[in-house]
Amino acid sequence: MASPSPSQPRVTLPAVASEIHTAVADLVARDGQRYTPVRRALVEELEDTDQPLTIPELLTRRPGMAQSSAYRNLSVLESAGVVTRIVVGADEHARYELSEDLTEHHHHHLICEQCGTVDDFTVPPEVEDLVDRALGRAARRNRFLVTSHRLDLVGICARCR
Amino acid sequence: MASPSPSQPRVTLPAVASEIHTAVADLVARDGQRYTPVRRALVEELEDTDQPLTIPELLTRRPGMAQSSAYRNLSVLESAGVVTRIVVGADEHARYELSEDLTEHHHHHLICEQCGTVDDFTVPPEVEDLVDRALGRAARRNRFLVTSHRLDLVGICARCR
DNA sequence: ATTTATGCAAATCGTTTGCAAACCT
DNA sequence: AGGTTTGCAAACGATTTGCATAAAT
Repeated sequence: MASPSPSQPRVTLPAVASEIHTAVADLVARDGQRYTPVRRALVEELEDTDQPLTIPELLTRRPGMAQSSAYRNLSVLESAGVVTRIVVGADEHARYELSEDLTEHHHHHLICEQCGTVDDFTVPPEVEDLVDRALGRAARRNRFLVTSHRLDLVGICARCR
Repeated sequence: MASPSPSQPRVTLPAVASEIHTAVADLVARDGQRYTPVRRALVEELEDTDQPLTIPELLTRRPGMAQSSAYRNLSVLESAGVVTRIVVGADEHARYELSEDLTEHHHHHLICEQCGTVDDFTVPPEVEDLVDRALGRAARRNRFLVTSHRLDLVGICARCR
């Protein structure tokens, strides 16, 4: 996922490797919480992958971690704005990824209905802008206060075809 | 049937009242299933509302219906392409609405994170086309076979503001 | 008569929570 | 010490399923 930056990382971006932990620590502190080892481990795992992960997947990668700790701390991280929870189906495991605020990478999801994995994709900024404006108008027309939007594709991924 | 209903329905809509049942019966039969009273009742309730409903909501409207029948038959109706299931959050009830093929009304959702209700909205056809093309390109680039897309807004609805 | 649908109650499964021990400051 | 986090096991809640009865073909 991470496109190799040609030279210097832009200083304005908060999201480069270990810098993420600083930003996360800040977000967590701002929420009156601590950045504990379990929370750090969760963030590290989410940082190391390019797809949103389920809790079972996270537990596989961190064999020592208790299931309840994963649930509890992902919930803390979510309300601190560190991670985003993605709900695909009612019966499947939810998935978590680092929030767009941290990664500075606005994207959407390719949801595979066969294997359940979720991949990221982006659309050109012009499309994104047009969609945003259209959604803004629709929201205004409905007196709806927008928190976020989701634009996902559901289908069969390359690996499952 | 032929006599005008007390409250005038809009004549321009392709899918009017009883016509839906014919179409549903067809879809259900095509799937090798029967159009039973419970299934008909579910379709009638979904026809009578403008928002996707949860199973508890449906059961309230049809006090005689068994919960398991609602779950089982909505699942049948879903795989016959009659209804669409909308999953909002992992812990909330899923919601059901008549499929767009039946209503001929392509739309998106305003999901209220406060009260959980879901309303429909539409965007102009030009936007819809542009989004479709952009999504098509993104899918092709990822060798992803698209089944459907979802473009929803999450936030606070007019009633909850 | 055979197949399919229904209703009830029990089972399933992702997720949450109570509680006691471990941790941090 | 005082408050928080952790791990375990039990609880929860939406959804599914086994089974016996009712309905449809």
